[in-house]
Amino acid sequence: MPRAATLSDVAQRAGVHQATASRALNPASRHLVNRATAERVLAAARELGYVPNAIARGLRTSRSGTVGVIIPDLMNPLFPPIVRGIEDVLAREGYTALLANTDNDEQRERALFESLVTRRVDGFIVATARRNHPLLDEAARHGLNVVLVYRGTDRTDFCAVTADDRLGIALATEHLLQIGHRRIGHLAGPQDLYTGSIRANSFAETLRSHQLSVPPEHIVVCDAYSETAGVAGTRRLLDQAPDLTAIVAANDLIALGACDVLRERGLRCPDQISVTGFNDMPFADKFDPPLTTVRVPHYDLGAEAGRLLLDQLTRPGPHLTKRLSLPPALITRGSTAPPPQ
Amino acid sequence: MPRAATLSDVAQRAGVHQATASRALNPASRHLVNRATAERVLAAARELGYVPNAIARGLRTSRSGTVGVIIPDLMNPLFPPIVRGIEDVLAREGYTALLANTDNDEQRERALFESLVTRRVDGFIVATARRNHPLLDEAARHGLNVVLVYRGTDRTDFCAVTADDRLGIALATEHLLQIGHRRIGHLAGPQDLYTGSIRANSFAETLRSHQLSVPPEHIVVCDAYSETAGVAGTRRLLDQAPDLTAIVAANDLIALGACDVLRERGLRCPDQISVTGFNDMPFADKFDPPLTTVRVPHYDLGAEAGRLLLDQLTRPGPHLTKRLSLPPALITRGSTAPPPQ
DNA sequence: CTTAAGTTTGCAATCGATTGTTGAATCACC
DNA sequence: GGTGATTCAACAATCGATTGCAAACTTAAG
Repeated sequence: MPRAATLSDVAQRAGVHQATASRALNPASRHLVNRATAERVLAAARELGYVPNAIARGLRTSRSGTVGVIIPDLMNPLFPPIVRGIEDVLAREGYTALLANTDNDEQRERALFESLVTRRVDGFIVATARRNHPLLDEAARHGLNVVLVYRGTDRTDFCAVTADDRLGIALATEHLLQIGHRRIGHLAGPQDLYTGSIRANSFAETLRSHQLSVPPEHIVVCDAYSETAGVAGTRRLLDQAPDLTAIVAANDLIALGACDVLRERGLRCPDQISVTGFNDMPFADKFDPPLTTVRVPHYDLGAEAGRLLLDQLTRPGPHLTKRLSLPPALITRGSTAPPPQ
Repeated sequence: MPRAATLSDVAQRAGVHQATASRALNPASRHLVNRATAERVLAAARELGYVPNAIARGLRTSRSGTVGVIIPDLMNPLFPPIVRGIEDVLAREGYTALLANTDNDEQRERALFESLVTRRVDGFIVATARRNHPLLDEAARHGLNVVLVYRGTDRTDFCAVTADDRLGIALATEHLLQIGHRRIGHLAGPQDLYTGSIRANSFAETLRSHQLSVPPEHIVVCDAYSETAGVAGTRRLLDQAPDLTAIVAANDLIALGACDVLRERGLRCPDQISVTGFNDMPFADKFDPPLTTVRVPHYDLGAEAGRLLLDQLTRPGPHLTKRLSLPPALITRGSTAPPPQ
């Protein structure tokens, strides 16, 4: 197996200096070399099957052409579309994403972050933000390029692309109000997450704006955005507020957990209790019952985050911290119905 | 913003030559340097917040510490677990995965492959294999490290980790036979894929081994492993064989498409027609009806593929081409029942 | 005190590209 | 033919690590 051809192999074959070969091969600097020469170089490269070495280039230019993407867990159905959105946009500009799953473990996140810094990624797209996040503070101090996606922070000096969670929960809650519910509970997400806190706030606000009180026992905070956390939360919620006719869950997985508990307690959904989710995860329409939920344009969230980061990377100098919010939409399905009687 | 500390910054601060610093920092060569000196170097590195530059190291060692992972589409729920399995194993050894989504497009695949070669990945894990696959032939010719996952090829000289698809379909088919079905159809996957062809073969074999004939109109080949392809295939199947009492689908998405068509035609599943899937995709238990399917250990498939590749990368010289097959399991749920009457 | 073996460290080349600077060649024009 | 402008290509430094080899030093044995 002959080792891969290098730039000077190409130069040699074309009878030029490697500097000339380099300029000929790079479209941006090709105009610096004679047309005929350039073509000779291109031909030589083709004949040798030359593949440029991104590592060598990266060392010289100190740009790796890679981006670190930090998510909690790829197996959470929420994230694949976001990741695809990011990758599609980045790939178009020749960038590659390096994926890191933190599993919500701070240790792990630190280690992965370090490994991405070692690899000299040109920037980060972060979907694991907590409302305040030491690692992000550190990244900001070091002047790294960071774009937040899906989850925001309390700091407002990061570029971010999020869904309008406030509007989303308002849509779900008003839908329930409109079909006649008055005793509505909320299964909130973790309150150290922006999404968890903003959704809970929006839920309460919406009720109040309809002159309804929000008794504390109608809100239960779940430990995580997971089905099992949803199960635990729902048990607690139903124990302390058995007369609810509807539940607004902070996301689809929690809603799924709620449905499990309803089934376990012999409560029919939506006949006796309605449930709404959030995210419109893939196949939410296939569930039993099909889940009424709030659709979030995950792919676009990712794509826009990618674009924002590319912007930072290609435009030199300091940049505005853009904060983009994308609109959600209520998807009405079978898990909501007017209250009994 | 001071630029990041380099190895010679560390060396300078510790009062040693950068070669010494390099050896002190690398656990594998630390024994070559005096204990006290090594500690001075470590301390200096810590104080400066030194982060090694993987790009420079990669250039020198011609190993990037990255692996290309080629999949059709991350949004297909089948692949996230595989990818996580791969990543978890690789990360433990300091490797990073570069993900590429081909969308089953040969052009795209070629471009992505090239970009991974440019980045000098140390090896490939490929989940997009077709039964014969020019790109893979080429990779083999160039002596690249390749491990196949989930889908095999006709060539048997690649390392591969697959599920025992033959057994899986046999389990599903025998389950239907056992509960009394005799007129069973098969919605096959694309026949240029190993999975598609082996599953179809296994279906027919299983019936024949029970002395049942397999009329050609009982088998329809779908264009893709997707819900829409499943819809189209099912329409065709039911048109040409209206008396079926059960359908073995080549995967869950096709099965989902089948359920759609049954609903559309007013056929109740499982009362009138039973359906089985393949993969046990996430939330298949939540569907309406809950899907009887064949569980494949996707995460382990990925993890084992990662291990196999690491083996190739760390063990020098030529290696055996191991082919690993993992056992599937039948998961009986609500989409199968004895035939009517 | 000499010699040999064993430790520890420094020197310098190297990986494969990019790019600022210099120098040669070409050309036009007076 | 001389001058200046312009085009093109070569030279050589550089990015930040790793590593074979040589040199210096320590230690032990004779």
